[in-house]
Amino acid sequence: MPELPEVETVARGVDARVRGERIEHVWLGEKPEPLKSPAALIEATLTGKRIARVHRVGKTIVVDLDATDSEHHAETSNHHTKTTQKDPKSLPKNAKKPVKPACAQWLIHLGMTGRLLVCDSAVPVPPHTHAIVRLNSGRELRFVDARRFGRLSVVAEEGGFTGGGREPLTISPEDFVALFRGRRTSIKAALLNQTLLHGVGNIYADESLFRAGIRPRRQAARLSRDELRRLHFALQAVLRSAIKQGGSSVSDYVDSDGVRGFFQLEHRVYMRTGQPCLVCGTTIRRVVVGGRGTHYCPTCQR
DNA sequence: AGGTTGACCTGGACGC
DNA sequence: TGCGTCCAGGTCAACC
Repeated sequence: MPELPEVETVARGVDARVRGERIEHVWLGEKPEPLKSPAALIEATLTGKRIARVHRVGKTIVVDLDATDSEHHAETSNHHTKTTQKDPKSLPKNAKKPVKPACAQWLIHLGMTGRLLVCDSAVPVPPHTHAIVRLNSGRELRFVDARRFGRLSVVAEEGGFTGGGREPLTISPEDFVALFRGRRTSIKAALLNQTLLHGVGNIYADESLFRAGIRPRRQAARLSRDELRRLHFALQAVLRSAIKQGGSSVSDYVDSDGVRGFFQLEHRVYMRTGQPCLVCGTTIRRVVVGGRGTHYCPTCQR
């Protein structure tokens, strides 16, 4: 379901509601697919930690975890003991300062139908709930995902999780142009490639290509510098506008507060197959590009 | 290596 | 009402 604007909306909503809370208990469901890290590791990493911040990297929701004061000491000495016993190489005896362990992060990818809800523990647990995190306020953070394309994991990377690709909202026009140099695939497939740009999905690929006047099947490498600059501008404008409106809700998107986004009212081509183009009246077409349903106006996009 | 395709899941919409 | 078919905003692994 969610692309960058939807994930951003959820992350902001959840951050406002749970920042600073302590995680008291973690329950994980039986289905294995949603867990990318071992269940025991997720439980051990989350339990007792304070939620420092909830934010977004690409389409991934990132929960920064802090050790609480009392446990921080216990953990540090634990870590130290284990390290010196089991793996002396990683911490040389004569090192003056132990390397500060990277802060743990909880990663949540919503897949297609995933939802992250903050609610009172008295609220009935809906079907397809795969994780329940109890907070010290008594409320719960719940991960619900019917289709089970979503993924939960924990990481402790040096410098924090950064994802693979570049961030579309902050990349410069020059770097954006350079990303597609030599790419023989279609511009649509290139926009969806998360190792180039992260966060762009099917809706915003189609909508930004329409606003830039570029046909989705054009080969990325053959677009002019000017066309790519137009696409850069259109993509950022579309993403910002969608974030402002709380994202799109084509099927079952609901943000952390249970409020639907409104950007779908602004879709100009996405899911408008057979309807007249809002600019020129030409019938909107649907084709398949890179295995994805792709919507465009044959007159406005060249 | 870059590019393409199909598999992974469930549920909703649509046609008969 | 019920059944079959198709479609879905995302990733991966496996192939070319």
